[in-house]
Amino acid sequence: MPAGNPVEVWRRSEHAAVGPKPEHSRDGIAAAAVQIADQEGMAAVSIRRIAAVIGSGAASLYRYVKSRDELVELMIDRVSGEYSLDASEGPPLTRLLNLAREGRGLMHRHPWLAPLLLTQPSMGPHSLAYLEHALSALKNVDMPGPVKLQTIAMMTAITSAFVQNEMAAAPMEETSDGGHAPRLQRLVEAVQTGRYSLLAVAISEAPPQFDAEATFAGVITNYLSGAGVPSDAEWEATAHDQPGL
Amino acid sequence: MPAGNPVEVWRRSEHAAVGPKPEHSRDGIAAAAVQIADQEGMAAVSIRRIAAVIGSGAASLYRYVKSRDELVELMIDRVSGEYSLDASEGPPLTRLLNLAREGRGLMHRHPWLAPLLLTQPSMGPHSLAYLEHALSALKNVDMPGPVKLQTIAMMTAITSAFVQNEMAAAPMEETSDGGHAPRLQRLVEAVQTGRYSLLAVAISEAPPQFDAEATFAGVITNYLSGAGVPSDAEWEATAHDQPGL
DNA sequence: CTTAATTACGAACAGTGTTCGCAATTAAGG
DNA sequence: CCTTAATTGCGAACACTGTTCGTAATTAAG
Repeated sequence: MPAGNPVEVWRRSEHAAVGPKPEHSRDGIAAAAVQIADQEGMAAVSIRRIAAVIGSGAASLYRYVKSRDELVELMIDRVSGEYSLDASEGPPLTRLLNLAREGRGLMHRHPWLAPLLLTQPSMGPHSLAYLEHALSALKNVDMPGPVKLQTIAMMTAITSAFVQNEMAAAPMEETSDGGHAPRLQRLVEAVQTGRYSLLAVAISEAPPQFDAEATFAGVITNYLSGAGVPSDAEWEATAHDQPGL
Repeated sequence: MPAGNPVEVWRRSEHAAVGPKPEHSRDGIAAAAVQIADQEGMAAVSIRRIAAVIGSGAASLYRYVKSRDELVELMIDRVSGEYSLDASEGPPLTRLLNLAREGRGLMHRHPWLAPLLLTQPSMGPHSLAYLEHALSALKNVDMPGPVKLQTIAMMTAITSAFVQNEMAAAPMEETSDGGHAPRLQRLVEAVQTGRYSLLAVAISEAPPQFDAEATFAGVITNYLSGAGVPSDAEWEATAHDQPGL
C-alpha cells in the first residue's frame, strides 16, 4: 500500500490535456468492478479481473487509479448515483426516512456496499449530492450544521448495520460459505453443554412473523426522533416559513 | 478459500488424544494475532507474521486452524472475553446500556473489532457468554425469545456503527492513511464548485461541544426504548417477581 | 517394540497489489 | 511539417498473501 488517502482520486482530474486519449474511463472501470462484486462478491474484485472484463492489461488500471482503495471509492460513488434525489417537499422525518429506505434497497441490491459504507468515508460527487439532499430535508430544522451531518452519518450507519443484520440471518445460499447451517449446528451443540440456558429457551421459541420493512422504519424513525428531528405532527404544527411557495 | 464456515473451529476439539502434544494453543495464537492487530492494524495480521511472533513455521498454524477466517473468529472471541459479565441486578435498560458501554470501550481498545463484528457472526464461548448475559438482563421482559436476540444483535450493531463513526472523525494519526487532512481538503474543494451549498454552510458552522459518551448513551437508550425494552421508571413501577430474593 | 496417529515445517503453488521500463500515441511550439 | 514533451497501454517482474503437500520427528496405545 503505497498511496495516501483514497479520497484523493477526486482531486486529480480524470485525464491530462496532452498525450493520447485514454481508452477507458473511471466510471467504466467502476462499472466493471461493481458488476463483478454484485455477481461474485467483493473478494472476486481484483485488478486483473477488472482488467480482463474491460479488455485491457492489468497495469493499465493504474493510469486511472492509484491504488485498489481508490477503486473501491469509485465503486461506492457509482452505486451512490442510484439514489433518486428528486427535490421533494414534506416533513423532515418522512423525507429522511424515505432516504434511508432507498439506502436499504441499495444495500440489498449491492450486498458488498453495507460493510464498506461503515469503513470508508467516500467523498465522490454522488455521495456529496446525497449528503446535500439529506441536508435539504433538514433545512428548517433547528440544529447546528455539524450536528445535522453527524445525524445523517449515523442514520446511514444504522441503516448499514440493520441491513447487515438482515443478511446475516438470510439464507445466503451463494455468498461464499455454504449457507448458515453450520452456525445452527454449532448453536445446538453449544446449548447442549448446559451453559447458556437462557439462550436455549430463546432459540427454542418460534420466531414471530417478522416484517423487516416495518421494523426498519421503526428503528430509523426512533433514532431520528431521539436525535432531535421533529415528528411529522410536531412539524406540521410549527410555522416554518413559506410551505407552499 | 478452501474451508467452510469459520464457526466450525468451535466444533473441532482443540487437539487429539494420540500423537505429540502441540507446542502452541489456539488462544496463544489468537493472542499473538490480537497483539499485532492492536499495534499495526488488521492488514498486518498475516499467517507468516503470527508464526514469527509465536516462533514457529507458517504452515504449522494450519494444525490449529483451517483457514485465516477461523483465526479471525478466534480473535473476536478472545477480546470478547474482556467483557466483565458480573451477575448484576437492576432494570433491564440500565443493564443493557452498561453492556453497550463496555462494548464501546472494547471497540476503542481494539479498533479492528468494530468492522468485524458487523460482518462475522462469531459463536465462540465468550461471545455466547455475552449473549447469555444480555439475555439475563431481559429475563423478565415480555418479549419473544427471537425478538430479544434480534434486539441484542441490533444493539451491538448500532454500537459498532457508532464507534466507527467516532473513529472516522478522530485524528487517526497512525492508522495507515496520513490523517484525514486530505478529506478536509477534498471537502473545501468540492464546496468551492458552488454545488453543495447546504453542505457549505453546515461545515462552516463551529461544531458544538460534543460529549460522545452522553450521545452514545442517548442513542442506545433511544433504540432500546423503541424496541420495547421498558424504561427504568416503567420497570420499577411493574411487579416483576421477587426483586430481592 | 511395533503401529498408527499427530505434530512441525520447508518448499512450492496460485493468487494478490503494485512498480518499472519501454513502445506507441498525441497535442503543442517552433 | 517536424520536433518535443507529455501521457497512455502494458508485459514482466517483485514482494507479498493464503494454502497444500510431503517428509521427518514425536507420542500414545496395543
